[in-house]
Amino acid sequence: MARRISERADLLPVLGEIFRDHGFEAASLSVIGARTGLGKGSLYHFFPGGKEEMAKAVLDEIDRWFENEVFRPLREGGNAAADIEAMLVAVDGYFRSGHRICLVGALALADSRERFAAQIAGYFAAWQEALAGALARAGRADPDGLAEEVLALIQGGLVLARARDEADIFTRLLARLLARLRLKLRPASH
Amino acid sequence: MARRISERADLLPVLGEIFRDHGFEAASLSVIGARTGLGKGSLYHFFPGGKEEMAKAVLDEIDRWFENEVFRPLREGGNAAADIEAMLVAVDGYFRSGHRICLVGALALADSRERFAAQIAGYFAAWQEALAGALARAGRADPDGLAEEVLALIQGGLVLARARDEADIFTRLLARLLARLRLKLRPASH
DNA sequence: GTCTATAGAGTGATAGAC
DNA sequence: GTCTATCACTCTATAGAC
Repeated sequence: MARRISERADLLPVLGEIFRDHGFEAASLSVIGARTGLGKGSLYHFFPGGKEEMAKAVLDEIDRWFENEVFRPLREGGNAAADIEAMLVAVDGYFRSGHRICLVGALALADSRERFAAQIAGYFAAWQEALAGALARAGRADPDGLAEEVLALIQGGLVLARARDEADIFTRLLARLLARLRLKLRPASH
Repeated sequence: MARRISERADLLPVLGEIFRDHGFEAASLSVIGARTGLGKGSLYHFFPGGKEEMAKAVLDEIDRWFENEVFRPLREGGNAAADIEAMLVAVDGYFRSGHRICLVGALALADSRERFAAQIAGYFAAWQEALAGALARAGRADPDGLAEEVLALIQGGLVLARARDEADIFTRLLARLLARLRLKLRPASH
């Protein structure tokens, strides 16, 4: 049988996990073939540009997901405090409470960084801008600086959780962050 | 001439920069040979265990540097607030104000993580413990949680600075952190 | 016949070990 | 420098859907 109904879009989540597990360089075509169940012929059929095209497609899909689930709600939401809290919940879910790393952040530190520099920079820029807007609506001073801090905490939390093999670190950091943002947003509560 | 005054210890800083630039997997022996000026024979003379031994030696040297310059001063210092401030100054210098990434953090996110898991975890554990001790001496509540947050901010700041190719992000985050810690340490100043 | 999805032998280059 | 393994990738071939 030659046809086994594969679609390019269905491959992206699997490819994402492969790149998260191995990084770009170490994700060999044999590993990709084994985990997708596809031969080189199929892989090059869907991604004529090879590994680089695969990674770019994965980054695009990540960007699309965050745009829909995180960035746009932050921009268009009504209650800024609730929107920021919803963002933290979505982030906790996406990163599986610290068990999953951020592929974008990992690529930023890797050798292959320059190949994907535009997509990497764009992802964080969009996130920071959307979050800073919500923080501004919530009346926070220096929303850009605070948004930068929140993103750094999330990325650093993922690094620490993986480094110490202790996903709870990420959960604790998100909880602290939530408490800190809440406290300032509702100063009457204490 | 067979001898050209190379010592194993002199190679470690160069190897560190190579691994920071390329990561472990992508730092090929030919790259290492080119940048150290040594042939494969010499490299295997100094590091019979190959690349893995090189990286472990680099991690050991990093650990030694932080132990002397960061961890021990935090543990043995007198004025806790001054010690923490000195730590941030040392960290800013070590990471070249955001121009240099943290090799330990980068390895934690990479495919080769398991090979160096013990050294990676130990580095962050020692840092957090030393910092939490100083924060406790300074009278801070939840010193462990706060130390975790400081480490995450540093690591995340390095990720963001590299991702957006904007080292100033790291400098700004350190400045915010310093201000936040100072404010709480000397509540009488405002 | 044409188009799409598949499989995999075979390419040259390069890897790390020694 | 030698060695073997593996890399990303090319190419040919094939099976079914239209």
